[in-house]
Amino acid sequence: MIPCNKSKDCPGCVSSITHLFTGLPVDVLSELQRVKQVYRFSQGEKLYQVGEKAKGLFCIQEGTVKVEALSVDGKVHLQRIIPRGQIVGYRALISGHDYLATALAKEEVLACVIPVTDYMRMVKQHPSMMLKIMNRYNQELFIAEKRIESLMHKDSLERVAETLLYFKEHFPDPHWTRREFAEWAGTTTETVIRHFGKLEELGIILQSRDGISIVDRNRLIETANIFD
Amino acid sequence: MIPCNKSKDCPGCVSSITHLFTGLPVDVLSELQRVKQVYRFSQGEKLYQVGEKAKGLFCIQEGTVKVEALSVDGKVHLQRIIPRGQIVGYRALISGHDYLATALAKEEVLACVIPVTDYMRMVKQHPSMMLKIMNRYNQELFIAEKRIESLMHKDSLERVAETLLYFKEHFPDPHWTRREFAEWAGTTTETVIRHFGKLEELGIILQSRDGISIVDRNRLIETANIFD
DNA sequence: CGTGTTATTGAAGTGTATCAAATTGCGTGG
DNA sequence: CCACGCAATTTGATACACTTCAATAACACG
Repeated sequence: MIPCNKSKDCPGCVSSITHLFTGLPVDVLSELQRVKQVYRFSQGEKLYQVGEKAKGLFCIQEGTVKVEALSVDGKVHLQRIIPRGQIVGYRALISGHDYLATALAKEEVLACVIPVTDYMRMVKQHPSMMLKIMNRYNQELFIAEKRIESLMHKDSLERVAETLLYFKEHFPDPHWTRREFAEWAGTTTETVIRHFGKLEELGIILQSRDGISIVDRNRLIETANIFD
Repeated sequence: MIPCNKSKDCPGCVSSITHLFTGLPVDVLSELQRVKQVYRFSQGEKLYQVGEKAKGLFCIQEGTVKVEALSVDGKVHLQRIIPRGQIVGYRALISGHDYLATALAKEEVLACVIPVTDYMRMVKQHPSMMLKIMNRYNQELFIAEKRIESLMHKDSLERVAETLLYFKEHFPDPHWTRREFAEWAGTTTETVIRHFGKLEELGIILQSRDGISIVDRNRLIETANIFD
């Protein structure tokens, strides 16, 4: 984690987190500009860690962030994936608790950090920001509930197909390992591999060294058992 | 769903939803008093249903509400349990979407309903209400993520033990069927029964016609694999 | 060019779902 | 108050999807 002194990166920041700060008066935006700090995280580096006190709001400029949780037996699972342009770490800020999970850079990451106090002050002064954060909560909760449903009622093939669709749609750029697919789908690396093989045999997907391509999207949706 | 005309029920309402409306000026509370409506729902009756437009904010005065989701294959699962004193239906209001799940009365339920427009107006005017709703989101998300973790890494015995602890702590009053335990734990009725049997043999719980009592709480926590 | 991670395949073991059937319990209406 | 029907509970047997363990191959990286 090294501070980014390149001034050219900083003006870009406000624009990329537009969905949260849009509609705010210019003086607030310039205040934001003043208080925020820009950091660069190398691959695998942690933005924050379980148990730490909330540092601030992270706005991801470049790269992808994985939020992981550790179970009792040491198994990790992917809790959330944050692509460029999104924010992360807002929950600990709102609740006032320590971080419940660990956020780490999947690739080289460039992130703006808004300090806790500034963030809370601005949020309280601007109800529109709160509404946007609540919408984010809604999305998050929606995803979580879909996952619960899948884990309860779907078999591993359906979940793997689902995961593939989800990753392809929302995070197509980075390379995902079979283990990461497994950590999202709630299964093992081996099972993911076998199911990918099955899907390839059926002509639904195509595996190559630089990634997986979806050949027959409709049939993939069908095997994932998604209807809405 | 029949309107409740008993005036004695209505003043009690404001107090029971204190955690959301506390700290508001008296004129707002009296406005709330004016706009809200009180309804009585009999057992099994639906407060709202998947796909319907948001009706308003439900404040549960008496009874317990189950929020259920229907999977593609027709299996239901318990998404959320709302005890007396809590609110339900806030997500559809915030997001503006239709209901994603169905809320039904597990027992006779008495609920206040605050109409959509009044609710949104009040929320926007009072940031403290928003912060409280966000805290609610936080709790909800926390529970959902714990469930995901359990479904991924724990076996059915651990999940059943967990569910028993969760129900006993948060919703001890109503009678829960083995099927409801299963719908929360993500397993089948038969498996719940067998595990309860196992736990009883071990002297950890005691089953009787009017419910299950926890004999050795520590060992139950241990078998549930909970450490924090 | 080694070293660690990722991918792959195989074989074995088992936890759970599923199906079926019997029993109990409970509410409803005659 | 009893009889009926329906839901909840229970127990057993069977099947199989998936995890687990192990060993090899392919690859990336310094």
